[in-house]
Amino acid sequence: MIQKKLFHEIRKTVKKIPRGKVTTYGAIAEFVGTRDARLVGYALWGNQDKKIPCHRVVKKQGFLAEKYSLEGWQGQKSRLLKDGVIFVGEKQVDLKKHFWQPR
DNA sequence: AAAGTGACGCATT
DNA sequence: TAATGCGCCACTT
Repeated sequence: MIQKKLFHEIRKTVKKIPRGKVTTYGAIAEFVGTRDARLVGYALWGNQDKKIPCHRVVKKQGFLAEKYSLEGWQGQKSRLLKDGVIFVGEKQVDLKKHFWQPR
């Protein structure tokens, strides 16, 4: 159901996030050509495409999306830990070690 | 067809 | 320091 360019770019970009890395909504938004970070989250929301590792997308300070669908930040955290991502606190990842620049 | 809604981020008040 | 506004896209009602 992907046809709109921005959504396509967003999802395609998220799919490319390597295991053990995370990126931010803002970074992706900027990468696809918009300042609207909400668009990034919205592109993933309701789709939950298994090909898309949405759990590797966090807020700019490394915090997980509080409105993450279904499992919430806890489920997201589990998957990140499985990826080898180091956490700082309950819902914040170590961005300086795992940040991935969209490309 | 128009307005409302939605996983954020940054600037301004 | 906290609160609010704008940014600006696609989708739903």
